[in-house]
Amino acid sequence: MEALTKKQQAILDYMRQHVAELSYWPSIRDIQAKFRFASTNAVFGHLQALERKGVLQRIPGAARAYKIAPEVSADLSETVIRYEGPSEDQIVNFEEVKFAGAIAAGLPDYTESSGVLSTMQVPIAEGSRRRSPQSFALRVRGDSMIDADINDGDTVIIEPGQPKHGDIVAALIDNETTLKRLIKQGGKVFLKAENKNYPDLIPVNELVIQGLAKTVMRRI
Amino acid sequence: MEALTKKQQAILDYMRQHVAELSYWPSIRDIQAKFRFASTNAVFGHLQALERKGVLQRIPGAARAYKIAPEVSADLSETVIRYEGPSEDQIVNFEEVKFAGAIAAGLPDYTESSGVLSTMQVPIAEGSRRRSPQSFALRVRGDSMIDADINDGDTVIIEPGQPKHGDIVAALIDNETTLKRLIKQGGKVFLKAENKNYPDLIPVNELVIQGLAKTVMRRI
DNA sequence: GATGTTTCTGAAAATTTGTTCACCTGTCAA
DNA sequence: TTGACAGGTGAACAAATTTTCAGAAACATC
Repeated sequence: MEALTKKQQAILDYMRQHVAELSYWPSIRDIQAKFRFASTNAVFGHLQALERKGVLQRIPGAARAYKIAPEVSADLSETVIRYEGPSEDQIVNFEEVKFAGAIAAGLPDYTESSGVLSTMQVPIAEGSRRRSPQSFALRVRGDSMIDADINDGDTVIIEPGQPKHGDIVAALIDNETTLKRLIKQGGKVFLKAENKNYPDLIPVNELVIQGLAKTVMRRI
Repeated sequence: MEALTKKQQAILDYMRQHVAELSYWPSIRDIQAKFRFASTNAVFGHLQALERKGVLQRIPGAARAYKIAPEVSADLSETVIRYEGPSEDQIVNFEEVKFAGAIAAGLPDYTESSGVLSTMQVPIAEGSRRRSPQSFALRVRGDSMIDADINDGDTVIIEPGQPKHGDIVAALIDNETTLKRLIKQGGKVFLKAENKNYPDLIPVNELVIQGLAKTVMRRI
């Protein structure tokens, strides 16, 4: 893999940041403005180089259309212990998940560039459909779901989707997000905390949902 | 929230799918071709409607540039479900972790472009040092660690580091990676499976370690 | 059946954007 | 010194893309 020059790396980083924040790619002129080039051709040349080096794929003729390669870096440190990487059958396929940040009342403030903080990539579970690009990550506080093995300090990945009976959802209660299991019973909808010490079922008429909890991450 | 018509929903879904698969937005003409409209203006009208209804934001004049609201699903019985994004105090900071793929004998082949399958970003635990760039992710097979609450199908993030007594490590045994707890006892080193049905302690003389398991990800 | 709304056609205009061409400038090795 | 090369300027061109305008067809509503 041919190494990137400083400017090429900077442009690549800018493109990553742009698509992570705004959700669409920058045009050549956007990049030109960012780096104060006097000519679009300066950017054009760099993009060609990035493509030649295999870290970027352009779609010829299409505007603001790229596919980007994952980051690759070099150095390894020497240690007392010998390390080996994972073998091929241990590979998990990953996909990207958007990670939303500052939110105004109501819908996430997609008009502000601060609306999306960064992106993360999470594993694709076998047989599961692709994750929506609107997924995001939340830190869990409290013990309302300990019986479902979701504990304080865990991180859950929230995805949009049609909530079904039994799903664990991120719901707004008293303007605060809580993780609850959704229960449909006799045509009515309840939220249930998976903790024996908490009241059984919370009836809800208007449900404000951030999404469905599909993945839990725990720090050992 | 005004409801979407069937076609509007279909177009929104197509846009979601397109950006999820190709990583860039479709142009109006792409949508036109997909739905076999005879005029671009048909699409244009629908996009206007989608924007008016608040599920899509267009960037005027810019090609293939949109911001999209999370999926808004319709009714769940009579309950009104509304979606909101995460609030600011729920934000978790993320950092990037390399995800190694095809491996030659020995160390992960970071020199080959095929050596790194993709990257993922995982949460920074409070108070923890930054993760090394040599970290990678593994799919867990088997039940050797169920008593440590690491189950078949989980994904663990492996990081390099000096293994201490009690750490959970990814170790090579008979040329196969296994997750074990590291035990130091009487100057000797053992590997212990966290499963009551498995033999107590495995003595090891030469230890080949892939890294330390620091994070577990579970699919709900 | 009249009426208003939504959806679509067809064509054209305006704008954005990628791409190309000619040429300049410094760096570095032969 | 010379030549190759990466990186840049400046201008122009061609293509892609959004946007606008006028009007037709479908369709539900009263």
